[in-house]
Amino acid sequence: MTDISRSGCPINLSLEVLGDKWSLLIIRDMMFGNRRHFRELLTKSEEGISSNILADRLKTLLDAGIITREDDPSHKQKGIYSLTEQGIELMPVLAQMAAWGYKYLPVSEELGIRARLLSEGGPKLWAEFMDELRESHLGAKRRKRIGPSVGERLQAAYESVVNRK
Amino acid sequence: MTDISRSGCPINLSLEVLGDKWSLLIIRDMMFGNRRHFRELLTKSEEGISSNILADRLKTLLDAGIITREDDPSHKQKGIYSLTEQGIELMPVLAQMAAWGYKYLPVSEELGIRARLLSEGGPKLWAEFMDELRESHLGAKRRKRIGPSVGERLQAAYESVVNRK
DNA sequence: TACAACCAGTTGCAAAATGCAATCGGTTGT
DNA sequence: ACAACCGATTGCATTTTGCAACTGGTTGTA
Repeated sequence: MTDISRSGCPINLSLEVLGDKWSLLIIRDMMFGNRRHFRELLTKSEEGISSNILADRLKTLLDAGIITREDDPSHKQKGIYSLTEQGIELMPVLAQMAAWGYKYLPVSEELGIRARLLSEGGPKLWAEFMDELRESHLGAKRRKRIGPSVGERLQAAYESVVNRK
Repeated sequence: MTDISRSGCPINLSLEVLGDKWSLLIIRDMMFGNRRHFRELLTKSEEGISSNILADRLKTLLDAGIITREDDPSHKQKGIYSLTEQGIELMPVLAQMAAWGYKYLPVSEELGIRARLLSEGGPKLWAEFMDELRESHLGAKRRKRIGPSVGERLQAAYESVVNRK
């Protein structure tokens, strides 16, 4: 734990926590893939993270206050990882990064559809999705909504592309 | 050059290019600090990057099409690095990351002021700043503007905090 | 024209981070 | 009783990073 920072710049400080190839992917999976257990994060991600790296990053994210861990009452060994408000507010960062990647990198059609919808929806859609995350990760109450949630719409769009191919 | 990607996810692909502790800092310095030469990036950054890492990252960013390099006509050895349109469009990613860091991390007052102004200004201010970057990095023409540029305003705010302390 | 300062990198090497596969002690369902 | 599953941990090889010295060349000044 060497927490001497290189500078007090907000971008630098953010990168000292999140500046590696895995941390934001873990947050992405928790956010958009609804992965909440170690095993889910380990096996159900596209990229195939190693278990030691996953364990290490979860520890870092816990220390940084971006996620929390609580025991799963249904299974004595399972832990449930949740995003904190701080973690949920990384959504716009991921959305911007996804929009940029979608525009300039060789994104696959099925994995790009979410980025496209999120980008087209803009900050208003992001706020709606963040509210849903507050409900599922923080247990916050939400006013009744009409129709499918943003999360459901993104998932449905993804599956629709997969099934079409 | 191993360019086999772990997945076609836009966030993953972005992280494969930018997911380290230095790349986005270099872009930050080019964008907000107007650093355009190797030596400026090496010595005038807060964090103190090593010359070999800087050389390596500049190569990667060139390959990725995020920056370009051209010879400086005033000095046979100097190169001028510029952001491409693709690089300029990383502005919102940096702005969101800065806003998040400003809110949740121990940001110093003088280095946080830019993040605050940028966050308060929102997408409209970002677009204005990106237009200025197109002018200074791509040589694009801009319609006449009234008063100081966004870059100048950010710089003035920074200096005002430094002088006050 | 000598020379110091500056220029963009490169090199060698030690230390740290990453990636992989096997494994651990424990829990759960059959 | 036992196989499958659980969240990690361990050992080890490979890769990346960080540091300092250095290279070959250019520029400004005396």
